[in-house]
Amino acid sequence: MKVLTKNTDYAIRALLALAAKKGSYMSAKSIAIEHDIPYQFLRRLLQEMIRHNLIVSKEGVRGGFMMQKDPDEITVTQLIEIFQGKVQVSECMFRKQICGNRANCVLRHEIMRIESVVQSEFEKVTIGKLLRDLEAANQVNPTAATIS
Amino acid sequence: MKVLTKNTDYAIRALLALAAKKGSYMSAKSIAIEHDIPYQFLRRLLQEMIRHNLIVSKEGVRGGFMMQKDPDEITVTQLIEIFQGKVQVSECMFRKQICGNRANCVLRHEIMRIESVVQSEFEKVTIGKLLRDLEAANQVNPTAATIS
DNA sequence: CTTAACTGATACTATATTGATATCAATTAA
DNA sequence: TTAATTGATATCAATATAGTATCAGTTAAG
Ligand code: FES
Ligand code: FES
Repeated sequence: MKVLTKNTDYAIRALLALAAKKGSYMSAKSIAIEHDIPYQFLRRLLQEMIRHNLIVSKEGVRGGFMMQKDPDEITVTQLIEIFQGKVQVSECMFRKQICGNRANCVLRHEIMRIESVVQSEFEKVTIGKLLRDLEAANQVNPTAATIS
Repeated sequence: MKVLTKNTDYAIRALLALAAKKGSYMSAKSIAIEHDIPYQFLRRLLQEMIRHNLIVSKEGVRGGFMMQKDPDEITVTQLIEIFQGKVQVSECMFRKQICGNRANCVLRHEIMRIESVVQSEFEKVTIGKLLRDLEAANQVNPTAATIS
């Protein structure tokens, strides 16, 4: 069971790159090269993130993408929802005859409880937090390349 | 993002049926009909569960499947691992140049922390617990069919 | 005012995973 | 002997994931 798929993974990397270059535009090409992300694939992900107002773009020469939303406001939960759909454990595990009373179904409650736990765990992880963690790690271990 | 796939879902239902009929054999056919599970699909799941010593089978007329392992010892985490592979958030999100020190990588730590939270949440849910919850619900709401 | 570096939009292909079905041999209770 | 069953596989269909290609439109810079 793989929780994060490539698109979410790539989106996180791209956002970290943009967050590090906050205020200036960065082309899809340079992000792709820097983070080993398939170029055309990345471009689609970036456009999707524009639609969700996470980033903005500028067309033409010296154009590119720039952070729009505060990195501390972008959670992994949001990114999962954008690229993999809403986190849900199971639609409805048992057929109606068994769970006559869907609203009060204990099984359903159990499922929903887990759903909210999973969601809230991923909500704790923001792009801002990841970036700070990364920068701290690079100070401790300066031989590693920086993200920008 | 769908956490439980059909095979895990069906396996849970089948185990609940067998747990309720503890001590006697139940055919794949009757489980399939009772729980609206595609018959041949279910048979493969049952065989997989035999291989993992969760259940046992008896061949021939009046044969079938019977609970082997204590239902309280069967967790949803185990079933996810059997049918969907081990829960893992992300193999390794960033390339080596960035995470020069893989063992101490903060991002990796974050990922592993979430992995263990997800796993432990599903570990709290056992077949035994689900069955008791279900029986309790049916007492409160006796118009619903029983699981057995 | 032309050109090259860009994004916007979308169509397409390949591969893997998930979900489901089919077949036939072996076993066994009646 | 027969019908109800499991064991073991093979096959297929649908969907999701991953990646590629193309072309039109925009714009900074020479
Ligand atoms: S599991 Fe679906 S209503 Fe109870
Ligand atoms: S994310 Fe892979 S080692 Fe840090």
